[in-house]
Amino acid sequence: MGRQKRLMMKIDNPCSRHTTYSKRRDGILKKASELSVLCDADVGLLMFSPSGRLTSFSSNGRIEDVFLRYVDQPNELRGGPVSNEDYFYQRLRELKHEGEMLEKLSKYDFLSP
Amino acid sequence: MGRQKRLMMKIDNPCSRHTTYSKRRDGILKKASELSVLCDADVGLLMFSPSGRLTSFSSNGRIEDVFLRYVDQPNELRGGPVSNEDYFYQRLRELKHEGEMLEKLSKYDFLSP
DNA sequence: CCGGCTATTTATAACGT
DNA sequence: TACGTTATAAATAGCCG
Repeated sequence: MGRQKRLMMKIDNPCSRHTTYSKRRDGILKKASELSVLCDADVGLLMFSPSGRLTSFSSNGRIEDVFLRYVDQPNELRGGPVSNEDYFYQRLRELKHEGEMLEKLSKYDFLSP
Repeated sequence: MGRQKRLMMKIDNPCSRHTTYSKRRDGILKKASELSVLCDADVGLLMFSPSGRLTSFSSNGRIEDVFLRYVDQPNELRGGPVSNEDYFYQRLRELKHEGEMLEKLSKYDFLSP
């Protein structure tokens, strides 16, 4: 969302990076809260900013309890965890798609610089 | 988002609740991944569905490591955790705001049923 | 640094299949 | 039951103060 689409890579400018972190951190906190309320789900969330500052969220009591519930799960049911690697191929597909779009757009002269 | 605004309360219909859970769970997973990539943040996320099924996300290695990093934080720096209670007053304000809007809108005859 | 302001991009609610 | 579609609500990028 926003004025421009953002490439999914580390933001170079430290100032922009922190601004984006603050906004998105708040967004995810809200999403986590909404998920727990709407769906009666138990949610635990830990976020460390690039500078190491911690923000945590727990839908129900202490985050320690959510983690203990995780630890109590049989390994087969931990389902992962989902990691960034799972988004790697997704991003590759996105990039491929973007590449195709750019190629198509490049055929229109009026878009050339 | 969606065709209608959703009230922030537990969804009664179990089927709708699970559908919404699945979609929003995936949304938060994506957001968590994006936060970690864009901002080089360390993120850990645990979600238990209403039926108890676990989904977890870790931006960097095992979620256990993220949790250990949390445990290592001095109490003062754990910053919370932010809990649903922190959103209680926010929702109250939203409700108040919505009430004021409705009141204003009600003064326009063409909006009456 | 934090909060407000739009233009845009995203996420998703309600339906279909 | 999970997936696809579309209209609409939300999140947010880039700016400004």
